[in-house]
This record gives sequence, C-alpha cells and structure tokens, in this order.
Amino acid sequence: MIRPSPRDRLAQAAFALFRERGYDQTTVDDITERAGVGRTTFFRYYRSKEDVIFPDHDRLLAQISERLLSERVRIARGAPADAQGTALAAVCDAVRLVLLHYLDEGDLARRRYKLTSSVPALRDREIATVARYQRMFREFIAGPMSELRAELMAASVVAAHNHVLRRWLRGESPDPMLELDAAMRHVSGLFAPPLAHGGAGTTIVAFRADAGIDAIVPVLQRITQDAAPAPSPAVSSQAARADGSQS
Amino acid sequence: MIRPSPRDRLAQAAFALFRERGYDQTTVDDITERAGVGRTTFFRYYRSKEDVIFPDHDRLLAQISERLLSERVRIARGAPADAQGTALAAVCDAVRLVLLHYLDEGDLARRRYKLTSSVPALRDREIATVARYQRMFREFIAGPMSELRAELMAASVVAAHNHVLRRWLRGESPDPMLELDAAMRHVSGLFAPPLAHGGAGTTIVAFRADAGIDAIVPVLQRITQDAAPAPSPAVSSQAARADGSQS
DNA sequence: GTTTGGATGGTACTCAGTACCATTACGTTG
DNA sequence: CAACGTAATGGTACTGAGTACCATCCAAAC
Repeated sequence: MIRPSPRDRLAQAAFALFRERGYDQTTVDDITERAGVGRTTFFRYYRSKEDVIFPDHDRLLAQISERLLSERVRIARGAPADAQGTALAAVCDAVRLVLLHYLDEGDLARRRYKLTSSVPALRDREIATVARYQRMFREFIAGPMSELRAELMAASVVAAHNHVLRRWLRGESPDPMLELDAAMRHVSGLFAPPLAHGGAGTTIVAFRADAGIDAIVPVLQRITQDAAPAPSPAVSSQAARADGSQS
Repeated sequence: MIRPSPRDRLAQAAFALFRERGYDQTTVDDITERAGVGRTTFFRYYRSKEDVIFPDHDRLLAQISERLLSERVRIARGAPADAQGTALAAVCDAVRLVLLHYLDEGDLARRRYKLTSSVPALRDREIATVARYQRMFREFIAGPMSELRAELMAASVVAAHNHVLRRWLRGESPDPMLELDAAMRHVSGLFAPPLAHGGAGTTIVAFRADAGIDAIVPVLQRITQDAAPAPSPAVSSQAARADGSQS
C-alpha cells in the first residue's frame, strides 16, 4: 500500500481530529503532526483550516458557469419562445450537477454535514458557498426577466436543492435525485403562468364545477375557437393546480 | 459637546479607517488608537473586528421571533382556514420589520453596504446573518405545511426582501417600503393557488395538448362522470400533462 | 473618607495565516 | 554515474485576531 498524497493525508487527519476533539479544539499543528507533514504544507494545499473539509467548489462553480453560458447562447440563438421557463429549466438542470457532486462524495459529505451542523464557522462557510451558486443562477436568469423574478427563481431553486440535499445528508432520502426532480417540478409550478400564453396548439381547460359537463362544453368550444385550432408541435404545457393541496 | 460612548467612538473610528485604508489594512489597534480607548475595550463591546460594522441582529431576530410566535398561537387558536396564506402573510409582515431596521440606519447602512460589497469576509458575514432570518421564517412556516414548501416560501420572502433592500442601498429605490409590499404581493402570488380551493367550488386543470379539442372532450367527460357531479369538498385535482414538456 | 462594583487598560498568551528561505527529492541530461 | 534544474517540502520568523487574567480607575453609596 502506497502512501496517499499529503493532501489526502491532511484531510483524513483533519476529519479524524475534528471528530475526536472537535473543530475548535484542533489546531493546524495537530493536523500536520498526525498527517506527518510540515505546517507549511498544510497551507500549501488548503488556504485555511476551514478549507480542509470542503470540496473545491471553485471547480464545480466554473463548470456550471460554463454550462449555463453555453445554454445562454443556445437560448439567445433559438427563438425566445418562453424565456421564463427556459432559463428556469436550465438552472433546474444545472443544480442537478451540484447535488450529484455531493452524492458522489458519499459518506464524506455526511461527515462534513455533522461538522457544519455543529460548528458555526463552518456552517457560515457552507452558507456562503451556497450563496455563490445562488448568485450565479440569479445572474444567469436575470437576462430575460425582471430582476425580482430572477432573484426569486434562483432562491427557490437553491432552496429546493438544499432541502433535498439536507434530507439525503440526514439519511431521510433513499433516492435524492428523484426527490430533486420532484422538487424542481414544484418550483417550476410556482413560476409557470396559470395558462400558456400565445403560441399555437389547443388550449384545454378541464375543471370541475357544480354545473354539469354539458353546460360547460359550449363555453370551452367558444374559447378554443377564438384561438387557432391545433397546429404546431412546439408546445409548452402549463399545469395550473386549482385546489389547495400542495404537491 | 459631550464625548460619545466608547462603543460609538469605536464604530465611528472603524468606519472611517475602513474607508481610508480598507478593511484588511486596518488593525484593531488602529481602531482603538483613533477611538482613544484600550484594545481590551474594543473586544468588550464587539466580539470581533467584523462585528463593529454590523447592527445587533440578535435583538431584531429575537423581536421578530417573538412576534411570529404570538402570531402562531393566534393561528392555532383561530380557524386554520388558509394555513398556507396565513403563515406566509405573517412572514411577509415580519420581514417589513427587517427592512425598516435598515432604513432607520440610513446612511450607515449604505456605508456598510459599500464594505460588504467589497470585502469577502464581510459579505459572507452578511449572508450568514440573512440565513438566520431565513431559517427562522422556515421553521415558523413549516408547521402547517410541507417542509419543501416552507423552505421555498422562506427563501422567496428573504430573496424578495434582499432585492428591495439592495435596490435601496444602491439608491435605486425612492420608496422601498412600497416596493417591498409589491414584492411581497409577487411572492404571495407565487404560492397562492390560482383559484380559491375547497368547498363545493371548482377544480380546474388547464393544459395544452397537441391533440385537438374534439379528441380531448370525450376523455374529459369520462373523467368528470367518474366523479360525482358536484361532490364533497375534498378534491384532489389531477393535473394531466398532455405533451412531453416539463410542467 | 472609605468601600464597593462596574468599567477600563495593560500584559501575556494561543493560534491562524503569511513571507521567505533552506533543503530535499526526483527526473533529466550530459 | 554525476551534475543539474525544478518542484515539493520543511523550518523560522512575523503579523494580527481573539482570549484570559489582573491591575487600576472612577463613581456612587455608605
């Protein structure tokens, strides 16, 4: 068995010591001693004592930024049919990468969660990191939309992600990706206009009323005849929930 | 003119020095020297160098927590007619206090904003503070609602508040309270069911399909006939997506 | 005046993080 | 094999935040 890299030895020693004595009770010297490296080496691999437990979000952030950027030109090039939904969908998609990143870490992410849950400094650090993603999302969405709405969308996507992530970290979610998709649908539902506006296709409204179906159909027909009959395939469906149950 | 309290002198000296030399280039000793007090006194009034520019959020947090708590018993006591909207409305109301607090600070808040915008450590601190409010809101809402939805509501309210606050800090908002109210209406709109729910009322599902209206109507009829014409108040709508796009 | 308690100041310490330089390890080239 | 050059490592010394402790001062109460 070959000796792991200093970087890994440091991280391993740090996690072990934080668990044994707690974060505040562990000095960088303690970590380097156990890892068998010099103190200088620690700060060569990690900018700070906090950094030793966090993954390199910089890389992931850059990766996602790139993805969104290419998505943006795709949006700009194509027809801006539904800028709202498209931008949101892109972000919903991007956030999957973030969750996947955590899932890949497996138990490491859970050990980190234990720490961030109990050490204020680490919690704040985690929160600041999440805010970076949220900011990136906001700036991406802000193009085709009101600033406020972009802010709300970014915040909602991130909040939904955090919700699912936390559930998984606590062992409450057997299939977090599935839950994330459901949560993203929930978010999309918030921002989808009750009815699709413009465009072609047949708009169908189904509802339950005290009146019988026979009394309603004529009304439907009159409405749908105002619009074009049933043309192009490009359709963006909008499901509006009319009862109060949260999905 | 009487000498201001050491606390105020320290804050004033700190703001001045941060402006002159920058945050990182200013030491606590610099601050205490200009304020004419001992170094010990600084840490007696402020827990850290960062704290000297931030208001006492602890007090405001406690104040708002209390307010929400009394609101919660009011909700629990009265009829939980619309637990969704009531909890959200309470939080929307509570967040006005936060904005008012910033507005009261006037120029001080703007000077702080200059700092938090440029110094990463201070920005992170501000973000962590905001997260405390968001957490409180989430826990308050979580009672009568799904965890996810509570998370989304809290995040949205906070995001909307931040949006308005930032605009005011940048001098872009002549009447921030008015804007906040508008933003809160926007948020409420996100979470308000499109139609009044429950009762003998009407359940509506709207969607757009490639199929023509004539192909859909029979299906509708079959569905509506399965259920009683105008039955019990408890209705769970079925939103059928008729095309392949995400809702 | 004396006492007492709270506010203040000073000193010494720990520890994170930085800067700089010496040293070692290792692959390359002669 | 030896000399060289480069990257990784280690050591030392420093700055500055934050803590602990104790001495001092000041003002009000007695």
